[in-house]
Amino acid sequence: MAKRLSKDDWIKAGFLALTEAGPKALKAEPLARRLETTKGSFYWHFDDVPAFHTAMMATWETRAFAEIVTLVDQQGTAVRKLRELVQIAAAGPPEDFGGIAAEPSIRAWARDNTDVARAVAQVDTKRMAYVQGLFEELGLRNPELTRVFYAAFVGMEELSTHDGITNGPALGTLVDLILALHEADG
Amino acid sequence: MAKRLSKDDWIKAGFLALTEAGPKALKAEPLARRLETTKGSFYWHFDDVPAFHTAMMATWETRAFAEIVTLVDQQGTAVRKLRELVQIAAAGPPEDFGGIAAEPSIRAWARDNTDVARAVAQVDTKRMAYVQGLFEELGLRNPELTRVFYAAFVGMEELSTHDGITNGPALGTLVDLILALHEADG
DNA sequence: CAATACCCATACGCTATCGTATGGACAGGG
DNA sequence: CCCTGTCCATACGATAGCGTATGGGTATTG
Repeated sequence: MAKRLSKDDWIKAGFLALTEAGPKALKAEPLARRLETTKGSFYWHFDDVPAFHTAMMATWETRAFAEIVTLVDQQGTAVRKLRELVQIAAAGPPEDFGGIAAEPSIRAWARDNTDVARAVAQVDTKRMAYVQGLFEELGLRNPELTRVFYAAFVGMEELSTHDGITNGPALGTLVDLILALHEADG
Repeated sequence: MAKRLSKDDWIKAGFLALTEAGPKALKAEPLARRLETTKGSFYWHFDDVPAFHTAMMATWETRAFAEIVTLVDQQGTAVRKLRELVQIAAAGPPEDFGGIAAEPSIRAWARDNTDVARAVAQVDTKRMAYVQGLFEELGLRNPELTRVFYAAFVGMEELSTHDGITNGPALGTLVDLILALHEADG
């Protein structure tokens, strides 16, 4: 017999399935096939499919904000924090959580699941508030800049899953553009 | 009895369903319920569900590039073209085709349908090439700028479907940023 | 005012997934 | 060694959607 599975094994497999096959793969029996087990295991660990989805979202919400902020805030200056943030953003989550394709897949999932949509909206809000804070430290007061910056990040995640291009250079260019503004205005 | 339906009626309903309920709504019977008819009509107009999907994508591909370029190219200078492009982008497609939420929904759909993914990739490539052309007219040679600009657009479409904010101002700020670069460098 | 082409309704068998129920496998503690 | 708790396999009825087949309406044309 294969090894026993934990709740986290199912959740991790969920993110992989999500990035590889889309939200339609997030069901008990398809997931069980992936893990080479049966849905008996699934329904042992989770009450039902919505409960599994909720567990996935809870996992993502902390990974997607708290963990990143902890890392970024170890840098001293706002400029260094911004550079660090862009580094982390360009890399994306670990491969076994879906890698760079994870977030676009979650956003896709949000389109047919209201709970996911709410979670994504919350993460977006918190992230933009954080970026806004960094920009204010730099003396950049135009709030549209935050939207430009964050939207560019979101868009690049999406694009790179189609064209395979890494986003480091483009994100770097964007930061340069903004920091130039900082030196000029601020 | 209600009126007879055309192929285009089904396609239009498809885009509405896609934006409101996600890709899972793009099936014969759920769509028929929306249109208050039966799948008899669906299978009259389309061979099967994949054929319907193909028809939807064909419609989108021309709307998403050729029609826009035609409009934009009526402007005289590259700067005016860029401003016009941003205007059109901020507005999005007509409401009965899903409005501003249409494209994010299509991108979401692309995650569990290979054909859609290919179509999206093609549209992205063509659009970026067009923007690249505009930027070159402006003497901006850094190709990363194209990715920054287009990614910001893609990201804002996604964001505005969650927070409801209109993208005109932020896109305007971005163009200002880039045109400032143009005056400095170019 | 037929006749024909066009469009839709309904019923059928098929498949996938759901959630439940029940029992088996296996490990550790008494 | 057996007993209890943990985890998985399997079988079941229920539901939703697929694509087909067939027949009934409605419009258009001669």
